[in-house]
Amino acid sequence: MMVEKREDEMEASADAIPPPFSSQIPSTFPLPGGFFDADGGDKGSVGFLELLGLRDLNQSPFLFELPRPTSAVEPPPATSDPPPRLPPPAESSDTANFPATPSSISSSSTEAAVNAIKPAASSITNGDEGEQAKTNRTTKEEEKKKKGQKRQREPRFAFKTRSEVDHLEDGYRWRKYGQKAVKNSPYPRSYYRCTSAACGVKKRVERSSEDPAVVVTTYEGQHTHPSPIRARGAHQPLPPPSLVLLEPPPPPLGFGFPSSVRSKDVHLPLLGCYLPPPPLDFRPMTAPQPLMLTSDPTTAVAISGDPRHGCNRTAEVSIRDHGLLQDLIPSKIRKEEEL
DNA sequence: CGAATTTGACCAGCGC
DNA sequence: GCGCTGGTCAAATTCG
Ligand SMILES: [Zn+2]
Repeated sequence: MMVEKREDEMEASADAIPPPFSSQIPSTFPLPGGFFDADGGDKGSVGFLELLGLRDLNQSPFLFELPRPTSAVEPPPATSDPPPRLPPPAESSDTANFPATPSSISSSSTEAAVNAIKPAASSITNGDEGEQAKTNRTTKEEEKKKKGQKRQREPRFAFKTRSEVDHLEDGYRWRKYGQKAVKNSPYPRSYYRCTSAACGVKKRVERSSEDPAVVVTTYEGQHTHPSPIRARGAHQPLPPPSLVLLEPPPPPLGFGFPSSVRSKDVHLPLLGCYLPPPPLDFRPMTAPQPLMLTSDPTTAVAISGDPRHGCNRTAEVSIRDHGLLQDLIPSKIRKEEEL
């Protein structure tokens, strides 16, 4: 078990890093393209790649023009979630209902009991505990962090995927380390961490309360190693990183989206770099749905439909902090362990 | 037997 | 200052 001293979420983050940081280029590893196996040993979960099997992140006709739903309120881009909940789900009726998932979703054994999806926000009863016992764990994280607390400053990417299974194989091995009930959702949220030694990438998976078919996967951090799965083959161990990204800290635009993206033309590629292992493929689908905007202006949602299998995939990318990218990447593959 | 998961406890941040 | 909530840890358990 993670007995090693966690680096406390190596964040340290943006508030800690100086604005001008242009010294090294993050050599991100290869994009998810190609070395993903359709199978990876997933037991009952379908892999992303499996669902689609393509990977055109750099040239997909993404639509990153957030229409900007409400400009009246300007949620602080610094915070993680907007205080005011808002059910702007805007769930269309296209894929509102789908056949019940025959396959049993992993995780979830006790909760997931109630499944009443109602817009009303007053069901769910958080677990709540309240009483503490003894066992005082004083050995927690405490090394750095002496200034503003406010942790969690790294970029996060949320992917919305339409899938019956939540375990989207992305080419990495994850260890579940927690699960919590979501406030307004009957579905729990699972917390995963990359099993790699020095890789502190975390992943959060939860189902949309509105659309049980939608799985929201939020990645946090960057992997410092290539996809473990399928290793041992006979292929290139480390593809040459030749990606460009990294831009000066874009000021908080009304968009929230990295200005670099718009300024330059590296929107997609950038994403590719940013995204850890986005196993999704953005083929030129007909895009049944235009674009969805979450409550955050910093969140772009791209939806892709894949009627062929009856499952549509939605990819939502939310970018927030930039800059720590290098923080994570610079370390480059310090150590790579395989499994 | 080892690795992964489960699950309650614990804790920090934020709102009131 | 208290309470709520999200997030993480870690012991126990299950799985392979
Ligand atoms: Zn990793």
